[in-house]
Amino acid sequence: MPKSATLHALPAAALSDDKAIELADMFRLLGDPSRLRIVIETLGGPQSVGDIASNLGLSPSLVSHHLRLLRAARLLSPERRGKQIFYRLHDAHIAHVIADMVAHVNEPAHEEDAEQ
Amino acid sequence: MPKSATLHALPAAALSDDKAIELADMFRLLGDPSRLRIVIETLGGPQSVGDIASNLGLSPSLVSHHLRLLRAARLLSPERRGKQIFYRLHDAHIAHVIADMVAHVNEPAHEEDAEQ
DNA sequence: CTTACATATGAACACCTATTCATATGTAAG
DNA sequence: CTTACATATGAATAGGTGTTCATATGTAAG
Repeated sequence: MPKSATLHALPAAALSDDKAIELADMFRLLGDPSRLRIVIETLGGPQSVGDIASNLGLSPSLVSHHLRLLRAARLLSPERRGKQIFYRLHDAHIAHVIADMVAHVNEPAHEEDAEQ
Repeated sequence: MPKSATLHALPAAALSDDKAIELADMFRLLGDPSRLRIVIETLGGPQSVGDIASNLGLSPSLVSHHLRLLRAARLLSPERRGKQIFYRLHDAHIAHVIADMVAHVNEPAHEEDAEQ
């Protein structure tokens, strides 16, 4: 099982229901603007909870709630430094996922059917 | 602006709020198991609404509802063939996104902190 | 024009979730 | 031990959403 993510990693057929749910859970976590911005904040390197909160204009409480979900899903991992706790990307896959989606969003949009 | 999606496509800093919301919308669409399975179904090639519904064990009505959202977000695009309508991936970015996330989910999970 | 099939649409409802507020835990310093 | 700061947790609530059912639109054939 290669670690590199290519198209060949997909069976072409459907995934099992369990895998689909597990996958969907990951996407759902990135599907919230606040959480997505938190993850994007960590792309440049580890960030403390307080820094994330002030940089994004969110309450520390809200950031902490979101971080708990991102931690449980192994999207971010915590690292203690004195009183503060820094969060960083758990692995590089997430960065790739986001980069691909950014590329998709930045596409010219062939003016087929917009959002009704 | 290169079309290839690399890590360098990201400004390292935060994205604008609008972009973040637009991005999150995409992820949110893939965050539902039914919708994700629909998208995955189209990875092997164009699929008719009826085929998707029967293959996934979903009602045609539900599939159609989901397809409307996937269409509006330009994740899938429709193509009429007689009475049926086939849906296919709008571009390859989505396939990459899914492949990357599959790779992430298939990672060994370094047993740090599980889901509480 | 009918009939039959494929897909789409609209309303209604049950469920989930993001956010806020108050409070608790943990950590370092005086 | 107290104080101050950083982060986490729990409950409550408002808003969003996936699903179902009924119905409509569109398309091809008889």
